[in-house]
Amino acid sequence: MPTIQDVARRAEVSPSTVSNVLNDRADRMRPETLARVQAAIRALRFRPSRLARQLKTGQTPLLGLLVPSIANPMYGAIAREVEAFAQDSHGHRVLIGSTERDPKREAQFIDDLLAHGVRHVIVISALADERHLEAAAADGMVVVSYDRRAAPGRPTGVHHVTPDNVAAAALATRHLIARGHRRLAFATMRGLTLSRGDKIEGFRAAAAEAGLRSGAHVLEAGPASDYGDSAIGQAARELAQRIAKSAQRPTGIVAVNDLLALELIAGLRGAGLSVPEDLSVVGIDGLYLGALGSPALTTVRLPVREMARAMVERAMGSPGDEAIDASGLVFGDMALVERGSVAPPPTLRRAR
Amino acid sequence: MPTIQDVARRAEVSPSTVSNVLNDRADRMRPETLARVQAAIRALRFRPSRLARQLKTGQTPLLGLLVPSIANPMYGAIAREVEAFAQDSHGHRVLIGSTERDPKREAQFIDDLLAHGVRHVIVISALADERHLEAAAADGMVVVSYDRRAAPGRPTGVHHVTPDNVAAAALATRHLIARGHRRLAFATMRGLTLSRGDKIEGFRAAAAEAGLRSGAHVLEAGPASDYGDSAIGQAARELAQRIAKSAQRPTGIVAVNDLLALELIAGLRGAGLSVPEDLSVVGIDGLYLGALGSPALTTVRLPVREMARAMVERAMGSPGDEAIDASGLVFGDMALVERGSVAPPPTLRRAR
DNA sequence: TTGAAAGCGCTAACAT
DNA sequence: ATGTTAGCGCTTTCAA
Repeated sequence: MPTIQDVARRAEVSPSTVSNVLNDRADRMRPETLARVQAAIRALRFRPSRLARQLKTGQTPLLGLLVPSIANPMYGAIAREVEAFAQDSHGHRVLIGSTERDPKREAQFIDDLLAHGVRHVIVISALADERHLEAAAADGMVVVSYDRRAAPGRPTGVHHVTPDNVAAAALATRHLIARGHRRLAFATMRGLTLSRGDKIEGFRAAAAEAGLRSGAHVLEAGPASDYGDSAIGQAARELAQRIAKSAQRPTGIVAVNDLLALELIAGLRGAGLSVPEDLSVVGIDGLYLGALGSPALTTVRLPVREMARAMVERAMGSPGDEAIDASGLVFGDMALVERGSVAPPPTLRRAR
Repeated sequence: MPTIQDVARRAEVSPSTVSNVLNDRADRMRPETLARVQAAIRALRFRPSRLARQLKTGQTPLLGLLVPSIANPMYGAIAREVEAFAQDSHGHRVLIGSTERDPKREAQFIDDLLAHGVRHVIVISALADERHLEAAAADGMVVVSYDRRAAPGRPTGVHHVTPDNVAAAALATRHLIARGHRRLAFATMRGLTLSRGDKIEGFRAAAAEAGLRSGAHVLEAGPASDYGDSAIGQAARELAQRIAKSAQRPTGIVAVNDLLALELIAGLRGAGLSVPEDLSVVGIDGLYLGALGSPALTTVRLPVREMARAMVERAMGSPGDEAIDASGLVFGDMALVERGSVAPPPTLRRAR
């Protein structure tokens, strides 16, 4: 690979002049000089080494993206938007890391980013504790954390971008209620994301609003922690069994996310129950894939693109940028996507 | 961030000694010196800058991964395995790029990798032409191309790792035939991956083997080129319509991949046909998500992990490594996963 | 066993 | 308008 020196020699100028050309400072040189340099660059197929540039400027045009698993379609969808926006609007490439929900891998990733000189990172963490993120922020990283609220009061240097999970779950719940459901359940995995708490809150609030306090239960399954995506299937089957056998079976179920909703529908079918005839299921996420199943999944679509854009914007800010520092951004703009997994409860339909 | 100089000063040694510690050359120093240096490293929370190291060594512990779209679950699955293996076995992080099937984005990505000093890349390309990859290989990159066969004869410096697509499609086709199907179709998108041709070949060969030459058709839909993932849905609907309306409707369908299979089942349902009662569908890929739908998708599972591992291994070789140079690796180890989308054709069932 | 010094490819004062 | 120079943080001969 040719260097800036090679170009300078060939164009019979100094390296600084070449550097000026590279950095859009062509105004301070004669057009013919510019032409000579450009010709040399093309002739040698010279490509400035970002490495060297970075060492000098301390800036790497790289954005770290930490996800629990890139094989999970929701994170894939987010990654796609993040990548497109980082690239198109900021010229940054994305360094991705799947943690498989392992705290060690997560810490290791942040460490590596620091060592690589990456100063911008978007984190979708499975960890309750954010101190490792605060530490990274203290080390000069701009950290954006997804799907959790900013801790009130105490500024931490970590930005927060999240959907309004309370609203999302409430929207899903109200939809079931509007269709006539009175016995509701919220299905979730144990120890999943933190946002689970907010979703439960939204579920309960919407139920209470309709006077269904006693008919709204939260169902949890799965390992206490540390699970892969296959654990979702197992948990869903367990939940489905429990639901099928329960005395006062719920007729409307809100699932913590689309993947669980899809698995739940499959599990329920395995238990002899069909959706939406015997019971209705609503997901949260708005995955494209939810439309494919039978029934197609009714769900709450989160504003993925908007959130991704906001995360990149914040991540690109300077460290310690007080204007937006430690800001919490909550996206409430979500829509219920009606597909096929919700119908009136059996009791109502028989009454007709 | 502290530098190696800071550490040297604090430990009262020279930078070279610190460097020796960092590079596992502790043997050539007194234990107490080692201890002092290590103490200083810890005290300052020193992390050597890979940037600086790279500039010196010319090596970046980064692996480029180019995919059509990271939001596509098949590529997500591959990315997961590639990332895990690159990290755990080679200490390389993954720089990911979605091209959205745009040749410009693809070229741009390769360019950026070069500029970043990345010398290893795995490419899942949508482009028929591999000359841009050969050019990159000529520039010193180790390029591994997925899902296409090595061009015979002419060595190009580009490695090839691919499933045996002929075998995969043949396996799917034979499964339908074994279940009694006699009118078959292969459903695909126009201008999708190159491997499509191999799959069609496998489909035709298996049909011919069973004497079904006249009952085996290839059905194509979709835009000629340049489409996003949403185009798959549209194409599937079009295919489903065509299938539903055809005079001699096929009873067994092999889809070019799981996503199309899933969409096709949904589209067929929309056209009033149910799977597997009216017709059977087999996918190719083995996506975890295929198990969720109703019916669960019967499919040919590709050895994703093994292929990912092979790609990383090859990508990590030195440029021009003749031992494996321009090698083509074809994975024939695949299995039919029977789920619920295949049944005997209606004619046979009625006969019982 | 340790240190001094040169240099990887580039940028940015500061000359000229 | 262009060139000289001094690093960025590290590795690596070569010396001591």
